[in-house]
Amino acid sequence: MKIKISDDFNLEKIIYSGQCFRPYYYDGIGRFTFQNHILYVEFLGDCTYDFSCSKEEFESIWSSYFDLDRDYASIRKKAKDIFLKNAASFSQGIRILKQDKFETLISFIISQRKSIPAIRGSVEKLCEMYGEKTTVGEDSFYAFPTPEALAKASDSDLASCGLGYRVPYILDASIKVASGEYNLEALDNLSDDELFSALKEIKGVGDKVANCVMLFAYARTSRAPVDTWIQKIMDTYYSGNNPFPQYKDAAGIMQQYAFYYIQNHKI
DNA sequence: CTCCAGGGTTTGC
DNA sequence: GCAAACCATGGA
Repeated sequence: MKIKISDDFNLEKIIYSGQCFRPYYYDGIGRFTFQNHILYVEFLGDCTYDFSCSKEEFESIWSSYFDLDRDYASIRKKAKDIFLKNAASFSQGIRILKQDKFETLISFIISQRKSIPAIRGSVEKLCEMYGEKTTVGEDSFYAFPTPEALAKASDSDLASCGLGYRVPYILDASIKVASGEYNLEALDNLSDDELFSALKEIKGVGDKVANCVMLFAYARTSRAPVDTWIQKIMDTYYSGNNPFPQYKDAAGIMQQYAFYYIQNHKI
């Protein structure tokens, strides 16, 4: 179905801004997955996009996945200093995806001390090894593994996905969710500070990963994760100070503009 | 070969 | 409380 989107919406920038690891852009078409759903999106010009889904699925899943109710153009213009003005302008088109909570948690535990291509490789191997093969029409893909599937995985099989020392972290997170000790959906009712603390009780989840999960799966846009690249920006352009908290609910979006910008203008 | 990657935990002071 | 050592692995 054709969807008109007048606000910022660039498929390549959304996909390759480092917030997600399974979607990809190929031959002018973006491919996204969410749980057992798959979606292709093509830009047709004139603010019009072809979504390969029904109206019902668009409204129940993809509209919130792409955060389409938020006005990014107005947020982008709130950048105050010259660095963030440049970053926001360069990154125009990025949106913060609201991704599956368990997938985001596991993916960002894996992300520590890995390059983005290496993260993508590990996540894809996990899906092929433990994900349910899902067929939609003539198309098929591997869904991200369920907590139950990962909770009973063996150390050696997980290690074969290139997870290294993170294997016990993945198991701890999966067992906590599969056992019901953690209900990731119910955690959405917590305040930012409470959710932050709850996530950090999982092994391998520190400040940065917790903030990434909050921003990319719980839509807590006031969270601005500080990784090595954001730290370099703070050291280079802000005398070591953090420029993001002042943007309050837009802090995470500004952070994502900065991250995408610096990835493409490495110092 | 060496160095680094969207960090976190453990240890020592 | 903070700083430093340590962690597996793939890619440049």
